[in-house]
Parts: sequence; structure tokens; C-alpha cells
Amino acid sequence: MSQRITEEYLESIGTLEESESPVSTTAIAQSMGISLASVSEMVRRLSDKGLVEYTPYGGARLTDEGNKRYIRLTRRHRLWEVFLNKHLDIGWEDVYSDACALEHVTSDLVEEKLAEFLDNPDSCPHGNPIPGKDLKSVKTKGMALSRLETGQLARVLSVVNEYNVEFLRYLTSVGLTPGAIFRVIEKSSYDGTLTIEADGMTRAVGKEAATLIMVEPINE
Amino acid sequence: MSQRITEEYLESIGTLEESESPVSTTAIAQSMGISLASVSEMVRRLSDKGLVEYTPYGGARLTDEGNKRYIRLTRRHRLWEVFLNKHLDIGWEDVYSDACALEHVTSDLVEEKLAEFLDNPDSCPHGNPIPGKDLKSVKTKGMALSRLETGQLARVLSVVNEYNVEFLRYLTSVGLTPGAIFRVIEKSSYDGTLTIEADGMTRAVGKEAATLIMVEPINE
DNA sequence: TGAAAAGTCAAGGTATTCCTAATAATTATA
DNA sequence: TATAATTATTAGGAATACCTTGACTTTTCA
Ligand SMILES: [Mn+2]
Ligand SMILES: [Mn+2]
Ligand SMILES: [Mn+2]
Ligand SMILES: [Mn+2]
Repeated sequence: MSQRITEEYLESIGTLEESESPVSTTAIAQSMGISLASVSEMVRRLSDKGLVEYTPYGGARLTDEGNKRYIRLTRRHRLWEVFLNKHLDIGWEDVYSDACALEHVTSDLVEEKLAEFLDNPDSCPHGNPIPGKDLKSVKTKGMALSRLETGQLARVLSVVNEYNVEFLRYLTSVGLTPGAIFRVIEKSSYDGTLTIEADGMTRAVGKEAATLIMVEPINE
Repeated sequence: MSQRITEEYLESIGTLEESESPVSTTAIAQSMGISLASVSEMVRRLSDKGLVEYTPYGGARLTDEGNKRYIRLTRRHRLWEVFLNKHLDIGWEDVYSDACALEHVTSDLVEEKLAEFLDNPDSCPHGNPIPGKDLKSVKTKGMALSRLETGQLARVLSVVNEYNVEFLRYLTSVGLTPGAIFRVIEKSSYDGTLTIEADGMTRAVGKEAATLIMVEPINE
């Protein structure tokens, strides 16, 4: 089993586990754009290698070893994102795919030196936390924008969906980038659509989108 | 045919062509550590894809398209080497292998931004030229150290064998790094071994090693 | 509780990349 | 120039990672 393929599976499973665990093979197949049969086969192999725990009909879950590898990948991914964004001046909308390739060819040495060079940042351009050298799992802080009530003032902490270029472009256009402060002007009780004010401009944010934006309420 | 594998072949063939062209399948097999049969097969496929020109029993040679790809890889490789060496503070002995992996996952955008970030350097830490955006082929300047005569003062321009960590460490230890100035104290007429003086120290350099070091004579 | 939905798994295939062993072509040598 | 040595190619096979199809099992929920 090639390292690259193994890592793509770990990445997919690990990410999916963040919203629900264990992860069904169907979910993996969907997220990876691969057939169910292939995933079934590969998950079994990952299980043989001790990287995932797998019970038929019960889904897959990373073992400690698998999780460690997943966290290391996440660390490398986000360090590269910071480099691409801050030093190479590539927009936060576009850093994901390059980082996703670079992470797989990053040696321990480069990881360490890169972290030092970047001054050990603790979050990526999307606001998500960068695991430390200890590879302890870290969680995204905050609550979903969709759960805020009318009138609430809040700050954007992070964006969950890092790879959707269109979505990130949209967020940039409405001023909802990490660090931005905004107020909920109105929350539709009908379909949950929010009207927010950021940067002096009033914008609508759909409910779907609002669940992918993590925020921190500010008490006035 | 996977991009990664294709690129490793292009790299190997391109590098070998710098000393003799066309390149025999044996030479490729040796340089890549792969069986002769595999190379025969792969070279044929590269030929089908229009990347190499291949005549059975006659060896292989990159086509214009293959050469362009090879030069682009070289450019990316050496840009990464500069980054790793200058910014991440990784020794020139150790940058090769990381760069060799990074080069294959470098997008056009990253290549361009990286070059800008590095201020468009024109040579790698080993002194070898970095091709420009135009992908015109560039040649290493200078002559082999082994061809100098007794008494000659000279400057090290570059080292051909970038991936041999042991060799590079040895060069560091004898002070023969790019830019270093030295004098040939004696050249053995028996086996070509040279005695040189660099940094106030006198050292012996074997003939083999001396053919891999490119230098520029300094007239006094 | 019984049918629909979700998930598994085996069979049979393709493409890629590598291998060893056998064979063929070329080159060197006596 | 015939033969030996070297070099290169082909034949045949293994492993990996994917695929489709279809039969089967388990779970869900009306
Ligand atoms: Mn990736
Ligand atoms: Mn990110
Ligand atoms: Mn390479
Ligand atoms: Mn170099």
C-alpha cells in the first residue's frame, strides 16, 4: 500500500470523524470519490496495518496510531498553508490544494524547520488550529454562526470547509474572514437565513453556509 | 502512467544526457536502481507519450517536450533547495532529497510565487544554475577541478553530484564549497590525486572527486 | 414486522509498475 | 571472422489500487 494512498485515506477518515464517528464506508467513498467496493477493500487493509479499527456494518475509526498519523498530516498541511498564505502571498481561498499535496512529501526535518521558520503558528489561514509537535489532537473552538441569535455581536474564528474555493471567495466578499467582527441583524425564523452586518455592509448568509463558520460571541 | 513516475524518469534521463547523449537503458536502470527490463518497458512508454525519442539498442534522448518538462523540474527542484537551505537553514548536504520530493507537487502558481519570494536566485546551494521561467536550457559553467595544473589558483563554482550526502559532507570538511578559493599545491602525475590548499589548510582530493567539482581558474 | 435503504463482499477486470528468466542483438576479442 | 561477452529486449508474472456488477446481510423505520 503506497504511502500516499494510505495518507489520503487517513485524511479522509480523520476529517469525517470530526463530525461523526465511526465513519461509514459510504461516507469515505463519497468524500474520496471512489467506489464503495474499493473503500471496503482498502479499509480492511488499513485495519490489517493497525491504522483503523473496522467492524463490518459498524464503520471505521482511526486507531491511536492512525490518529497520530492523521494529526501529523494536519499539522503539516496547515503549516504549509501558513507559508503559502503569509510568505508566498497566495490567497486563503487557494492554499488548500497545494498544501494537500505538499503535506505528503514533508520530512520530519522540514516539518520542524518550517514550523520554526513560521514561528510556530497556532492556526491556519482558515482559523483552524495547528497541532503541536506532540501530536495531541486539537479541536476547533467556537460555535456555528447559525446558532447565534438576532442582535448578537460576534467574531469569526474559523471556517470548516477549507477546500471549497467558491465558498471561501464568497466569504471574502461578505467580509466573513477569520478575525472579522460582525453583528446578526436578523435571523429568519422561517428558514434560518441570517442577515449580518460586517465592515459597515449588510449581507445575507444562508443557513447552510452559516453552519460552516465558527464564531465566538462578544458580550457588550 | 503516473505523473510522479514519469517525472522521475525524465529527471534521470535528463541528468544523464548532460554527460552523454543518447542515454543507454542500462545507465538509466543503474541511476534509478531499477531493473533493466523495467526501464526498457518504461522508456518505450515514454516514447509513446512523445517525451523521449527511443531507438531500440540505440538509447534514449528527451524530445523537446520531454526536455521542457525536465527543465521545469530542475527549476522547481533548485528553487526548493534554495528555500530549504537559506530560509529553513538546512545544510546544503541535506537539501537534495526533500527538494526531489517537493518538485513533483509544485504547481505553476507556487513555482512562480516561490521564485519571487526567493528573489529569483540564479543558482542552487550546490552552485548549479536555476533555469528561468522561459525554460531555456542552462549549462553549468566552469571546468573540472581534475583538469587544473599545479600552482593554479581557482574558485569553486559548483558541485555536480548533488545527492551524495557523504561526498558533500566531505567537501564541506575540506572547505571546497561553492565560492571557496583554493590553490593546487600538487597534482600527482601517477594517479591524478591533487593536493590543495583552502582556508589555510592543506588537503588531498582524489581524482574521482575532483571530476565532480566545477571550478573557475583565477589569473594572478 | 416486513420492506426499503444501507452496507458488505466476492468475482472478475483493467492499468500501472515493478520483477526474473529467457532470448536476441551488438560489440569485443582471439 | 567466429566466438565470447556484453548489452538490450521480450515473455511471463506478481502486487497494488482502482473499477463494475450482483448477491447477500444488516439496519432502519413505516
Ligand atoms: Mn493530501
Ligand atoms: Mn486551513
Ligand atoms: Mn524527484
Ligand atoms: Mn542543487
